[in-house]
Amino acid sequence: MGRAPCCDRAAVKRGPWSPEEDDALRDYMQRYGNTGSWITLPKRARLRRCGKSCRLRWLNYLRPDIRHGGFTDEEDAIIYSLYSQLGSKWSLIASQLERRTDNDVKNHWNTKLKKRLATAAAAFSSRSPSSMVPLPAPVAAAHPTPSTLLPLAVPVPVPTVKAETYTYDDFLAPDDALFVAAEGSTSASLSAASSGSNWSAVDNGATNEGGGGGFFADFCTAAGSDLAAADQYLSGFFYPLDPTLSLV
DNA sequence: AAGCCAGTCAACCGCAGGGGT
DNA sequence: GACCCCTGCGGTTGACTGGCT
Repeated sequence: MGRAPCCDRAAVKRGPWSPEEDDALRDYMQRYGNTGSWITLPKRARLRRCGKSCRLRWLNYLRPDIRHGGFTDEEDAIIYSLYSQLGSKWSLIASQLERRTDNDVKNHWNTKLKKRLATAAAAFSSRSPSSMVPLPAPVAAAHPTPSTLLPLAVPVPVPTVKAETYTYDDFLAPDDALFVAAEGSTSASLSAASSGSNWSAVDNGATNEGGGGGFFADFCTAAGSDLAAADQYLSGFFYPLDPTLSLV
């Protein structure tokens, strides 16, 4: 006995939306909004679609206040940073980027950012400077390293959502001297440091099962005793949140 | 021109959890 | 407290596209 389906699958259309269906849903939402439930919306909007499908289509595609594609380097760096601390909490991460949907952020991670990070891990592993992945340029350019930076407290609690979206100013610029080995890594042999950057969260099963942990483990394994180098390289991707931000 | 392959992204699925009864 | 309904979320799938052979 499984859960009852949310709609009659034989009676609803599935697959890609036609322009006519888009128009019907857009027109209905702009006229009335979704004042009832999503389940009943298809009937009200005269659509042969499942309510969940309507919701997804509206939230991820038709909504007027969203952007598609064209992620900037700044957004990439923010995604890396938030992913390193939150794991695959796509809705949380998307909520911190202006007009981005969780589906878009998730797709962008899976198709671009994850691969870039994997490539970086491989490049670091082989110590091949020529194949090193360029780090997000705007960070280094716009945020010269301050002379006095406080390390993040470790561990960082699972945050609630910051009210406004993040900008670069919410992140610490990397500082080689301060990016020491992360504490409490679960899959790599890192330990030791009592404070430092928050790479441990990348490997923290509580917040990120099987997500960034693998990449972090790759870096740590490749780094051997050269943890400082790994940390320096990683810092090009993950920027610790400013500790003065209240994330709890 | 045809076939293959990898990348992209829209859409679906199942589950968790909140709220109402 | 138990049950049901609904929404939101994250993982996954599959259609589509463009590049390469």
